[in-house]
Amino acid sequence: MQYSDDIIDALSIDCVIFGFKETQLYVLLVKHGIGPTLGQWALPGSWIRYNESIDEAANRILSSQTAVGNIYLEQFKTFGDLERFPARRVITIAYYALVNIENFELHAGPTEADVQWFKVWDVPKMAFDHKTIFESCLSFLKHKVQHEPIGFNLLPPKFTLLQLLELYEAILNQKLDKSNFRKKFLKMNLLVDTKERQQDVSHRAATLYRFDENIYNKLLDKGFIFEV
Amino acid sequence: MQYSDDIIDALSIDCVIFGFKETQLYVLLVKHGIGPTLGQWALPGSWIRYNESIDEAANRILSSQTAVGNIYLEQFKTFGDLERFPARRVITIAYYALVNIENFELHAGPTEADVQWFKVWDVPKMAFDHKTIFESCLSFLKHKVQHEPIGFNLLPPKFTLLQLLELYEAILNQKLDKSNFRKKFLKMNLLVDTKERQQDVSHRAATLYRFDENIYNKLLDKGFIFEV
DNA sequence: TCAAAAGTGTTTCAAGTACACCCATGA
DNA sequence: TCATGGGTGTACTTGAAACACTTTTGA
Repeated sequence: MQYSDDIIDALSIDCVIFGFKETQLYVLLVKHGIGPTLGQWALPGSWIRYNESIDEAANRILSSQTAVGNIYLEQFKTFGDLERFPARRVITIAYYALVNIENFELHAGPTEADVQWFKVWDVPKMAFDHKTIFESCLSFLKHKVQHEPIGFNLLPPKFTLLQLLELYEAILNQKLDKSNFRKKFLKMNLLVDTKERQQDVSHRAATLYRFDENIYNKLLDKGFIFEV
Repeated sequence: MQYSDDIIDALSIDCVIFGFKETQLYVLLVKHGIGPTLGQWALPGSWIRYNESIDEAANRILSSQTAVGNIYLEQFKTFGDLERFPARRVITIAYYALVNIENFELHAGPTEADVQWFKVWDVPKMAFDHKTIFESCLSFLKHKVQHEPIGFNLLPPKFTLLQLLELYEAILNQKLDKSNFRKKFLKMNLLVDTKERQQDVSHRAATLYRFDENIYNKLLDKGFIFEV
């Protein structure tokens, strides 16, 4: 963390970044390299500058601390309890995003000692109220995923239906019926058959699909419902 | 608006308060009585003090400016674009609530020239980006009402199914089928028959229902779905 | 006896659930 | 030929949608 004149001193941003790999859901944490929380794990986060919007700040902060950049961060909730930051009064705006782990190489920023993905069901102790923020965001995600088909960013550009199913199972932490999941998703016409197949698998090769953003946006406008 | 040492100067709160009366949905606005926005309508809002949580601040501000107090305000979204507040950089946390208009007598606070309910489909010009905040909140409400049965605060403690229907029609701005709406709501077991009837109506008296908060909370835990 | 709203019933169709079963492929 | 996951089909049940109909009440 750095203190400087051009930041708003009572206001910070923290990012909850979810990633997915091999049936497991992960969250991105940094280990603080300076300051009173030295050595503690925490959500990537820092101060907002006077000359940037909060959306811009979220991206800058995440990118500088973890090298995960140029992603779509969505605002989640603002946390403003009196005791949440012990040193002084700080209100924090939480952002979240879903990313494909394999698209990013992690690099700790100048004030971070380490950056790592942690399985969401097995996270370490975190600084400040970051555990609360994380848990609140995870249950928000669980809820959200049941109402709109999100999470395509967590997968490779071309993916199989089983991968998608496993992603949903990871987020919801529960088993789903393969056949019905398949039908439900295909009926939405959100997935496009790439006409390609899996390679080098020791079983029948699955069709690779990609996610169609145009169709997704049209559905969003209409305010669609999606139940897993 | 008041400037003082004990407030966080880059951060404010604005409240979108919805009310309902006779098939119409309203929003609560104040007319500024001092400062550069003198005479303009705006959402009730002001600065956050160092010694209060943001939830407390929201309640204090709303109450002092409009006399609408002791209600459940829920955080909605934080707005932080660079140009949203012309004088200097201010980020605002928007809260919203649904209240029964008849439970409150409006009183303008010391810095407000007026307080009034406006029909949501016919609001005046507003200061800053308050129109954007309001519209964003209204569409959020529309979406929310379709997924969970909210809005009971907007009605009297005992209400008829037609009143509830009209509330939903007001929020969604669309006609709904009486019979199906009835069936859907009753099946949820969320409404309790008070065994009382409407009085002095020139037609068959309707059953008065009340909303059961315990049942509602149980349903919330399970993460229920509700479609209008 | 009429208007107005309360309240019930019915038919149709879409969609969710559970689960059995066949297919393709490499080891 | 077996294990593994891919993919299809079906029977059952629930629930949404549309709408006609009966009931109650005061004017």
